[in-house]
Amino acid sequence: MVSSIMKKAQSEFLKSSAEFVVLGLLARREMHGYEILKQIESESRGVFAYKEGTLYPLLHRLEGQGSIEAYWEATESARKRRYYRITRAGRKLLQERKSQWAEFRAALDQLVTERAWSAEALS
Amino acid sequence: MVSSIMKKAQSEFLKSSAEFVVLGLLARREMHGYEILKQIESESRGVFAYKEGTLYPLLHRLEGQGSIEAYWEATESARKRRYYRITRAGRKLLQERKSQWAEFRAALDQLVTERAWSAEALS
DNA sequence: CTTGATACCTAGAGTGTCGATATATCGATT
DNA sequence: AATCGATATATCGACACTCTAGGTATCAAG
Repeated sequence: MVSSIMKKAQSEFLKSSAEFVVLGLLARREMHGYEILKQIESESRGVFAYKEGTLYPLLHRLEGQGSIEAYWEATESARKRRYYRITRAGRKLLQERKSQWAEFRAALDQLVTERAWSAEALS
Repeated sequence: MVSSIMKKAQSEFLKSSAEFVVLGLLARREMHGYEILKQIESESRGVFAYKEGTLYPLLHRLEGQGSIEAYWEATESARKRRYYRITRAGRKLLQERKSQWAEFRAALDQLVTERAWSAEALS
């Protein structure tokens, strides 16, 4: 049943909304960790509000796999910030996530629609 | 920062896409477990494809909390099927999930958009 | 009679996120 | 001068959702 050379993209994607969001933000400009946290919270008006315990390990993972790269801010003050920038590999991953998100979004919208359409009619 | 009397709705939601989908399907009509599984897979064209190990415990949980109710199919054959129907409480939960999904969807779309808009401009 | 689809189920592993905690800088208020 | 909240980084254990892997049984088709 169902042609579906389909991978388990949806579940993998589902668990990585933070990864997707972070890559999306860093695709605009370089940011440091805490800034990412606050930007997500304010721009989503609180709908997304990841915790430090989520973000920092995630940033380290993304850095480790080469999706982003980091450097300590060069400054005179004692305040240290670690800035992150997206890499070419990261942009590629972001594009994948975007198309997965579009698929996920469309499929979920379809499934929770009261009016049931046949799967055949969708082709 | 951010007014945000916001609950942790998004993360709770994120982890319960299966719950949302199942409630959405049962809001249309009664179905049995295996049927739900196949319906999700075919209607989403494979984007969603939960496993038995996900669905059956979920159905039991939803039944336990009163969101759905179940009965064994009355039939002459030895083949047994357990049918599920959504309750009034279940429909209420579904409505909550729907508005959470709309918020989640809008927020995520905003965050991964290249063109950054200020949070203020969104009000 | 064997195989695959149907149909139910559970136990354990994996993993993303949170809660709690720790350290330290900095500006503002007392 | 001291305190407090926001800024800024980080780690660890707990929790919850999903998957993997296994089990049992009916039924139609080859």
